[in-house]
Amino acid sequence: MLTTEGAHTVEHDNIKMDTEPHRDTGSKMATDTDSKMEEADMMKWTEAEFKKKCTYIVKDTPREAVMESEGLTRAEASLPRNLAFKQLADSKEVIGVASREYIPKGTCFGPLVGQSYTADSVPKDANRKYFWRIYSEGDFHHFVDGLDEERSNWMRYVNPAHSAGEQNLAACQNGTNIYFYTVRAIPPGTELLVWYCPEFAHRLHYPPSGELMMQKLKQSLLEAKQQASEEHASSSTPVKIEHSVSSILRGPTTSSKKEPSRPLATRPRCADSPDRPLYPRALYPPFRPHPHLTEEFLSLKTSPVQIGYTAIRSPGNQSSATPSPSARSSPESSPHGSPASAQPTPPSSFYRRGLGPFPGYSPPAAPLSSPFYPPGPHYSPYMLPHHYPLPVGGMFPRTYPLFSSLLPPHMPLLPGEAGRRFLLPDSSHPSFSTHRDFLLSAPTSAFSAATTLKDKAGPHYPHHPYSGHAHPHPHGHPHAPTSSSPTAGTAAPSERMPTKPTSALLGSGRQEEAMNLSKMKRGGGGSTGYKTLPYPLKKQNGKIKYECNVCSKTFGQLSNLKVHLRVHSGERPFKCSTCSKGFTQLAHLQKHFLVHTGEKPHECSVCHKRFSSTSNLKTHLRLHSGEKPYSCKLCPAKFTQFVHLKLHKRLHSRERPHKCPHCHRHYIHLCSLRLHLKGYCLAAVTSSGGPTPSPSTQEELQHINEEIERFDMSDHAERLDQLQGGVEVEAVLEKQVLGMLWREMDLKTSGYHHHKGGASELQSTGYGLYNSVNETSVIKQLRRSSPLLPSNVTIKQESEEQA
DNA sequence: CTGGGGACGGGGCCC
DNA sequence: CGGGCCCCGTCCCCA
Repeated sequence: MLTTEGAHTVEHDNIKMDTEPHRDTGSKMATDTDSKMEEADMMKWTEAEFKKKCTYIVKDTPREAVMESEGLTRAEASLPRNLAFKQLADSKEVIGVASREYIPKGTCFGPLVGQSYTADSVPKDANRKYFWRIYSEGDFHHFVDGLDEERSNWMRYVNPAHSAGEQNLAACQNGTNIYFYTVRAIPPGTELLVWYCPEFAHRLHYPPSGELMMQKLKQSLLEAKQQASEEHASSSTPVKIEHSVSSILRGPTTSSKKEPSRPLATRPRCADSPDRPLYPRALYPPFRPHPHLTEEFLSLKTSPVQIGYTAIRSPGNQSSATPSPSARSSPESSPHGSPASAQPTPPSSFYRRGLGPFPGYSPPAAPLSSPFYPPGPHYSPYMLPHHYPLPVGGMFPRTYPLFSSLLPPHMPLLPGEAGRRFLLPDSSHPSFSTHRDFLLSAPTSAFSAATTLKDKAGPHYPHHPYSGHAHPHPHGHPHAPTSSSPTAGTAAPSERMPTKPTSALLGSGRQEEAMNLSKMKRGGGGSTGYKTLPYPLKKQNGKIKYECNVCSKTFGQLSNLKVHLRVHSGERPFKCSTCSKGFTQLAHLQKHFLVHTGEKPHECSVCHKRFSSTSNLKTHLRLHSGEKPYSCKLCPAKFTQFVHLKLHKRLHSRERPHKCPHCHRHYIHLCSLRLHLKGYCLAAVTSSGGPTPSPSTQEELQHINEEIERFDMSDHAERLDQLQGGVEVEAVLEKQVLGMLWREMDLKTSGYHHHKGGASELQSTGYGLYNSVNETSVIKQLRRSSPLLPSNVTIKQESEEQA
């Protein structure tokens, strides 16, 4: 796709990105697109660029899977399958979010979910720790508050990046939503650490990186400390801080647009003041605060400084009864040992509560002395796997109860994500006597151990890295066998993240919608007629065959016939409640659901591109193998997909004004008709009173006529027509066509066999006739040898009914 | 128009 | 017998 700049977009691995024209010659770029994305300096991208170029989107686990999940908040249960929570070893408290699998650069997460507040509707006592500002046309529009874990999503738990080096997510506002984009490829087991994208940071008047923020904070704290000391010396009443963090960060020109603003300095503002500017938790100073910089001190500060330290001085305003789930990471937990981590560990009380309103950012709730935060710069050793909640070990508590009490029986949860459930056809269906719904566990990570299922029908996709696990139905219903990835059994074992929703769902914010799969209730017997149909039995080769009484197709198994009968009855008992599509088979529904989950379990071993279906992968693999099994009868064109051949064949259906008076053949060029009439019209031969051609002669005539047709399509016919070709030319042409036939017969007798003969043979033997656009002489063509097709290439014969 | 991919229908067969 | 999985084929869309 050419842009106005002349750049073009290539797509690979679901990532679209613009490339400079000179970097690509227009050839296939499948293998280097990734690297280009890798090379892309996303740290300079605008939000629009993120949105445009990052098409690999990971959606949340849908809402319905959340509500009654076992001890899970909505925020927790919303975690996409390719992520995992960092949790305290002996509690379920979430302290951060990490990747389970390789996540490509340019992946989009989100949108961030939370409660919306306008400037006026913000509760006075609101804890702003998880506030995000949404801007509209440059002006503050509203807040999204991720505080309430029942009204937010997992993104609230993502910790801030304290340095550009550790940052792997960039927060962007697209539309009125916040998204996190991966700005670098994230290996499995890496904590997600976010910072604002440059545009966002600029809008908020934040530094473009956590590092700078830290530096500024550090500086401002020092200043604040100094001033506080002075002021403490002169007064015991609260004083305004002039050199505040916010003033520093804002720079000289700003005043935070229209964000709800009562005058910042006119009254003391507590950390949770609605007026308080928002700062990410990343602001938490990693260094030990000056002894004088106590919570009390901070609480006295009027604005900027306290802003960043909200929770320090507002212990009573915590997000919930439990320590803030987001307040679980700290600069010290950063994988790369940010400058901050070199600082003395602050007292745990310093981090005890969220410091800033940056959503999802707050200091660790646990003291840093927690075993989860061993001292030292190394991160990974305690990241994975043993800190991963595992299904078997009970550390990964992502099992979900059914929501039967919340949803009607025909509104099961969607599959494919944590807590999803399917509802199989209910008892009204002739084939299903039990109303079954079942849960799918949250995605198990690549680190998780396999789980055996009590229920034999439980989902098990042993080869699938994302396999879920069935869990006993709380109500004792059996579990239907399925999983989020019905075709996962053939999934490549790659751990590359497969979860990209389709564009249909991108940014739709619809993930909270029910994505239930339900069977349509069948009305009183309307479509049940086939249940009572007799199944005619036939015996073929000693085996019983069940014959469809509609189309007479036979099936080796009655169950197959029963399924088949739905084709005729129109019955589609498996309904996707997300899009209301119905399917005749559960497997189809399961496959279909990948559309909604974005899951692509099938990976190309060559280029690692992922596909939702084996079929599509197989088609794709032809690109690597070079196989083009669909050949045009009339020209040398070959295609990897049948549909392309069909389209191509339309080219051959152009107007043919030169009609044979004896048969149905008609030609574009007169010379072709003449050639045909030189004894190759079967109808003319038989009607002329001569002997009826033998079958083999008929076949030869047929072949010759096909070759004439091919010639008619070629440029050579065009040129011959222009030459007003006389007898000589026609003679050459005839010789050529016959020569083709002779060679073909030679091939047959010399032991060369094509798979299916017919078109393929014509294809191979006639290949040299017209395929060269550069050849202008049929004589030259005649001299050319006919290249044989590679023996390993399968040529599929065109079906007769093709257009 | 060609090439590539997404989605889905349908059937075979195994468990 | 039904479910699950696999495979093939087809249509559609887009660049």
